[in-house]
Amino acid sequence: MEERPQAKDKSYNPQAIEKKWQDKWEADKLYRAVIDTSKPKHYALTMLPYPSGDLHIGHWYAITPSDARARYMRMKGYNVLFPMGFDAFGLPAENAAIKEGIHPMKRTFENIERMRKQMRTMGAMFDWEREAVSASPEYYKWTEWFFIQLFKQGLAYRKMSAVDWCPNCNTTLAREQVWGDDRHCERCGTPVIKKNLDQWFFKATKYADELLNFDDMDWTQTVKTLQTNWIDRSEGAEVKFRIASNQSSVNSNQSELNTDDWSLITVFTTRPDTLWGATFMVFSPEHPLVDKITTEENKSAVNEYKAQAARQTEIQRGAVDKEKTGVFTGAYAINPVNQKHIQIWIADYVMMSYGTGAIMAVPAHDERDFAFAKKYDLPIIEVIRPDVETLHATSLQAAYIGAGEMVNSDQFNGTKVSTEKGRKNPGIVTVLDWIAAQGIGKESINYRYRDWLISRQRYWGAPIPMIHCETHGWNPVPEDQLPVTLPEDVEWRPTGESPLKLHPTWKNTICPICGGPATRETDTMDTFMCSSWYHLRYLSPKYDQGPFDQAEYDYWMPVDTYTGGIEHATMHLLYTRFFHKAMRDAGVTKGKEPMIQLRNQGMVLGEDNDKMSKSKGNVVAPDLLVNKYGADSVRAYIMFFARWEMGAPWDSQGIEGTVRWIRRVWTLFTDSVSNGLETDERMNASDEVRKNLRRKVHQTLRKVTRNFENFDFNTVVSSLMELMNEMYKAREAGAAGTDAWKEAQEIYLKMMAPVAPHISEELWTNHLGKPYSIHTQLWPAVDEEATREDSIEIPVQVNGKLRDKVIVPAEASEDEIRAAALASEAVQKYLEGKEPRKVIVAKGRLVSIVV
RNA sequence: GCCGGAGUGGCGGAAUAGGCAGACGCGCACGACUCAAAAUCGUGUUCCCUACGGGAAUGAGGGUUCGAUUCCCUCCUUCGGCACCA
Repeated sequence: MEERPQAKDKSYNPQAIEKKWQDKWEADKLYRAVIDTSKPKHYALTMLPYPSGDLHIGHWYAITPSDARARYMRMKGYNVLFPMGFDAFGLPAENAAIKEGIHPMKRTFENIERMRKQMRTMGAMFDWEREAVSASPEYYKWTEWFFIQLFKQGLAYRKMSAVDWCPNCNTTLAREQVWGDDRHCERCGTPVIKKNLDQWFFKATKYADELLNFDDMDWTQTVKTLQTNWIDRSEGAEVKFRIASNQSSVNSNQSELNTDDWSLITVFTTRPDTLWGATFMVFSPEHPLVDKITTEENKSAVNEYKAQAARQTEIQRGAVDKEKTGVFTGAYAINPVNQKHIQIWIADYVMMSYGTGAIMAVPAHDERDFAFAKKYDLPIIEVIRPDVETLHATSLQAAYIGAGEMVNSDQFNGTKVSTEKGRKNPGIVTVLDWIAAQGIGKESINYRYRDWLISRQRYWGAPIPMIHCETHGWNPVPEDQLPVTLPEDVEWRPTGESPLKLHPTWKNTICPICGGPATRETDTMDTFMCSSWYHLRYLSPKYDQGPFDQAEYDYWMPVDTYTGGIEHATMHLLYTRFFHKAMRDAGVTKGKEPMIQLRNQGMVLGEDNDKMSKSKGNVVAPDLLVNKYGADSVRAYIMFFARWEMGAPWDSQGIEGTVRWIRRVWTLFTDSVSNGLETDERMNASDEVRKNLRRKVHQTLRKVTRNFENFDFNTVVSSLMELMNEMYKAREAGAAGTDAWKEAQEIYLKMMAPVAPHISEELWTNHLGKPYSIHTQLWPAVDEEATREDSIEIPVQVNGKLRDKVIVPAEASEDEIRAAALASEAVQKYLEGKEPRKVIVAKGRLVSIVV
């Protein structure tokens, strides 16, 4: 056996113990994860941090319970991979460069080194040999490679459009990165503006339906809901309306669907059953057809309205209770179901960004259309009549959106309409099938979800590996020329253009098709591209024949347990799912999903119940806590003080509780009496004491096991505290030194090991003299026989009120329990001599007597 | 407005499957040790009452049940997401 690192120490000195074991574990490669087909694998992953420079308490809160769970799984016999790395590209490093002139590369790698050191104090089971850093060329070579694969799959495209721009970060943002009512930048909080730019997008919408499917995924309900809402699928129909303006050569053949003909305008509706009630049409002011259809006499009014709409911000325009406004274009459309001519208006309540940018307005059955029709005195035709006839009279006061039957709808009169959406609604399905047969329209699904805007006008990111040639357009950099490396000699200027564009030579290259002069793409990639595949780079971070070693992939993937904050619900967690599916179709990845199980931790707030921030002065520095109390106590408190998924405000006094627990465990194990080394009058435990101790130990083991399975870290710790209290009592009763005591000590340390890895190793190896290391021990098995109670206390209720407790043998029959309950004096008192009407015996739990 | 989470002592929180509400800890109070304090150890600690004893209580109100923190309905508060989404 190996030499034990240090002689026993009487007093608890966490700083010495923790450093000693961290060094030994590292020297022994105790946490090295290598393929071992003899064991089931478990890939435990926690979201990688951005190297901001200092580890804060939020990192501890996210990482150490995940580490404890990974350690538990290891003891359960799994071959566990628990890697760590850094999401190292991003704006803060570049902004610091602008401000202080320090190169982002230098700063980032210094920060990483600093954070690595701090992370080592956690005593986590990271396999550092698998560390991945997204800003290193060995990593971003493959980020670029993945871009090219997406391009080859037809999933990367360039488009000119009005995109969100953060004026503070000086870059575009994806839709997911614009948050809140004021539409601010997710990173810096600045309200975004719109800019028309030519940008790279990934066709994430192609996977919209697949991304809505969470079958067999053990993800938190919240994230599933957020993603579902974000994608927001809505079922309906596209319907073609012919424009009846005399300016166009109207083809009178109604059944012909000619998509190139601008005189046919498509609208999206979720209510095709209300087509007969469409009494006018509304275009978004930005709709490209507006200029073509507007008649001469309406031109000036329309142009003025368009200009006014353009001046408004998206927020002003989106204000829900704003009064509806609009102007008539002078043009008419023909309702395809009844050939009626209906007016075409423009109004800012119709958005160009949703559906087709034009709607059929059914004022009788849509609140917005109703308000608009009332204001401009447009016709309102009822086409859904409520089943209850009395409601009929109200139909002119407000739009009716409830169930009923179709009226004023020709052959469909009398068709039932429910409040269900899509094909589940009998009215909708009937009309859908009919319009499809008539060639008027077709079933259609609309999504709120948008393609992923990937271009960033910044330096510190992975270059987009594309080359533009005057004659051959955009082509990827040949794969054998990857990586396209970032030049180091760039100037930091917040110009709104990528610093790469301002570099004198970097962008000049040759066209991969013709060899002629060409230019590189100077924008870089959204850093979420880097984090969409980092779980794959961990598999083989030094591998240079591909993004990952296939053998490692086949053994470790998919990720079994993924943990992280909920703030990434519609960003990283959606991007990485899209990425996996796109790469699966490219033959790179396998399986339906990259991450099987997802758990989200909550947030640690400041003691003032506010979000922690430097400006509020309420931040908690984990380094200071570790220095003061030791990592084990900090870990234990992190797991103990809140429900992990909920989070809670920090309480600097509360930590004293787990500090005391750790110290009392130390005392319990290092006291000579505890080890049975001293003869003492207390060492004379009765059979009963020993039996009771074993019972409590195995009951606790059962509970702690379940708690680890369920990520209930707070009750893991509280159960261990409870058992410790029992062990102190058992020692008082003379249990020390008995077999039951020795078993209790062993099981106790094994249960404690995932929470407090250092002290449990020290006590296990040096005080109990057990073989190193406790972290390679197997999780103990519950002795069910030992957990069984001899006698049980049964509460007795009379008319639902607790009146007494009776003690009966555990194996007592229902009749015996009933008899014991009725024999109770207190119970008799409340019966007042009356015969009970009913006596319910819940076996082993409770007796309920009804008088 | 729509969708989702959460409401339990002074505080964080606990409660397999509908069965003793408040485990565990913080804080507080009292006691032991001490010249004293800290630390440590012990005891107590939901609220109300004429306190041996009884009553109320898990956001509010109703329902199902012998029995509800747990299941159902209505509502309130709060946090998060979405929102003139057609």
